[in-house]
Amino acid sequence: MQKLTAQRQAILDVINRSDKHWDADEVAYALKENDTPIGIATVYRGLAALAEQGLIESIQLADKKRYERADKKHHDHLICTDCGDIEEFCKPEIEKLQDLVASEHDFTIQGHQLLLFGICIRCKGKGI
Amino acid sequence: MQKLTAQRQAILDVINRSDKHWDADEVAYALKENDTPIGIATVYRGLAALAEQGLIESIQLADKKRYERADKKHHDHLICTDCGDIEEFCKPEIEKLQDLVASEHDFTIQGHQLLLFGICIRCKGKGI
DNA sequence: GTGATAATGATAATGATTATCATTCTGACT
DNA sequence: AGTCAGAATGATAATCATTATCATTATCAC
Repeated sequence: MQKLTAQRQAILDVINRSDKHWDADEVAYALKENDTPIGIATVYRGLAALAEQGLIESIQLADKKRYERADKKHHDHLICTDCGDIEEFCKPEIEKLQDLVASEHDFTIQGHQLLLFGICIRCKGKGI
Repeated sequence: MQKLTAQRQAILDVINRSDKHWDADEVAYALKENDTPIGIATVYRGLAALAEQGLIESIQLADKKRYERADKKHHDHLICTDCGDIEEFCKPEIEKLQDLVASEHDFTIQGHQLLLFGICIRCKGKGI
């Protein structure tokens, strides 16, 4: 029932073009630059639909949702509280421990979100 | 410079009275019940101030912030996507791995947020 | 090619949170 | 006690991401 329309294809193309973590406004802006402007409500709906179909990944930050390409292996995120930059990491041992925790609590795990906050190496330098 | 005023003391008392994870509205409602009604803006500021002073803990969920007592040992949260219930868990091995990840990325870690989403044991039963 | 179903886009509405601003409180110091 | 500066308060407006509404248009199955 979910359709992959021209607009959603355009959104998907934008997101697949880079490793960025996009928010809705950034996607809308990129689409305008691209001469395929799409209404902001449609961008929101398109992002939600694409994420539901697994064609893109979503991460929920404190204030907003961001979306990224889905054709990467699973990872979590390091977020610099200074510059806002988002790095990715992968630590399967953590996932295993999460599954253990869930089973200890008779909890059927559906997903997780792990964010590490701190100062990235670039901002550490510039601080002084 | 941050002051622990009567209003903030009242907010703190409400939160310390239970193991709940409170949002601002719930705190405001409890204060009204308590015959110490406080303006909603003041509740928000009070919660932020108390969290900054370490007198309460805050957790950032998708849509809103929630606050809980600070006099417990560190833990993370299991969130039932059906009933919204929040359980707590403690797994120091995960924290250690997080520190390891951070150091691998030359990242000075300041904090983290780990949420596990799924179905709690109660909702599993009632679903059939 | 005709319905049924879904998508679009402009705009209004929502909901949590923050900003504004006039007023009041607090604590330190005369 | 009196004064002054810095905070806090509370009512309300503003903000910002997101969702709802609704009339219109596109899409797909038959």
